Amino acid sequence: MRELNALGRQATLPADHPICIEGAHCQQLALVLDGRARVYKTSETGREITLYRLQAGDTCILTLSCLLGQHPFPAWAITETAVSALVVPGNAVRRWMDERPAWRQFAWELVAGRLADIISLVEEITFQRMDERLEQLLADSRRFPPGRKVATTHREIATELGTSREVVSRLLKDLEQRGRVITGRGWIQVTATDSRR
Amino acid sequence: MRELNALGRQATLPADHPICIEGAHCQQLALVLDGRARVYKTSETGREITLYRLQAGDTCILTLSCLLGQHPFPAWAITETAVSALVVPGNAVRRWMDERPAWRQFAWELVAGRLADIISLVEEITFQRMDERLEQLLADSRRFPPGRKVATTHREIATELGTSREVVSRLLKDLEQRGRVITGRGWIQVTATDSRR
DNA sequence: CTGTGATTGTGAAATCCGTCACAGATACCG
DNA sequence: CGGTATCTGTGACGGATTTCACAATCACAG
Repeated sequence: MRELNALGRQATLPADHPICIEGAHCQQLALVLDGRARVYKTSETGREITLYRLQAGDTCILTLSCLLGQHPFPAWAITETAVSALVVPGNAVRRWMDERPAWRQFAWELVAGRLADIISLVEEITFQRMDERLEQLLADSRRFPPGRKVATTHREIATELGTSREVVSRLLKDLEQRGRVITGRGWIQVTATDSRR
Repeated sequence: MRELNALGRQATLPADHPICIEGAHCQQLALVLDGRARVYKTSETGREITLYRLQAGDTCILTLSCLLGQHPFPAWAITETAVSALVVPGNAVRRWMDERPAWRQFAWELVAGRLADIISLVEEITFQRMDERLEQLLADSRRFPPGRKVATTHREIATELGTSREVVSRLLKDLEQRGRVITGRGWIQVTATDSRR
C-alpha cells in the first residue's frame, strides 16, 4: 500500500469524461477510489452496449490485460460520475505482478469475475429477449433499489442494453402497466416487491 | 518444461467428449498438445453459441481463471476432434504463477487475447446481422481455406453462431447463389477469391 | 413566462429471425 | 441393394426488433 501511494498519482475526472479509446495502448492503470465508469462498444450506426462497469475498488481488467498481454484496448471507456482514481504506471503494475502475490491474487480475482460477467452477457444477448434483459437489469437492486427513484433516461438504458431508445420506452411502458415500475422524466422507480413472491 | 512434464499427466480424449460442465470447480488445467475443443454456452431451448476454441498450444483461460480466481466454470466445453493434452494439477499451476515469469507472461497473453475475442463476439452479436456474421465466419481462411472442401454441417455452423439450422441453410443458399460458396452434404467450400478485390 | 433542448409516447412499416412442418437427398451400414 | 439416420431445402407464420416520423411533454435558463 505504501508503494502504491508512492508510485501512484491521484487523479480526478469529471462525469462523462472519456478515459480510453478503442485501439489505445495503455501505459498506466487506474485504481478506482470513488465514482463510476463504463466500458462499452459502439456500432457505426451509433448504438452502444455496455460491457461492464467500474466502481470503487475496481480496476479495469481490459487495461490490465493490455498492459500485461501487449494487446490494444478493445473497447471504449468513459466516466459516468466524477471519478477519483489512483493512476499507476504500467511498468509498476508489471513489477508488482512479479513481486506481489497479493496483487496477483487481486488481479486474477478481478479477471475471473469480469470474464464470467462478459460471458453471461454473451449468453443473455444470444438467448434472451429484450424485455427479459430489461427486467433483469431493473432487478439489480444495487442499481435500482426498489421503492426509490433512480435518475436515468430511456436512452441511457438503451445504450446499456445495446438497443434503441424507442424499444426501451415501449418495454418500460409495458412494465409500468403491469405495475412493476413507476417512471417519470429522467427517473425510474422499481416497485417495491413484497418478499413473499 | 522439465517440471511440466514431471507434474503433468498425458491424456487423450476422443472426439465429441465432454470436458467441463457449467458450474464445475476445476482442479486441473489442460494444455492442449493436439486436436481441437470448443467452449460454449447453451440455452434452455437447446440452442448453443461457441465462445471460443482451443487448439494446440492453448490452454483454457476459463479453467485458468477458475483455478486462480476461485470462480466456478461459467460454460461448457467439449472436444471437437480427438484431443491429446497435458493435464496439470491446479496447485502446480498456482505455484508456477508465483515462481515462473515466463508462465505468467504466457497466461496473461492468452487471457488478453481471449478477452478481446469474447468482447468482439459481444459486438458482433449485438450489432451485426446473421448474414454478416456468417460471412465473417467463412472469411476465416484458417478454418475455411478458399478452394478447399471443409467438412461441416449447417447444424454445426448454427451452434457456432447461436442460431438455428434453418437460418444457416437459407443464408448459405443465398451465398451460394451469389457465388461465394459451394456447398454439399457435409461440406462447404469457400470460393477462391482473386486477390484484386 | 417563454423559448429551447432534452425526454418521452406512439404509430406504422420493414426486416430479421426463430420455429414448425415436411419433403427430398445423401451417406453409410449391413 | 435396402434401410436408416442424418442432412438439406423450403414454405409459412408469427413474434421480436429496428427504424422513421412526429407529436407531446417536461425542465430549466434567461
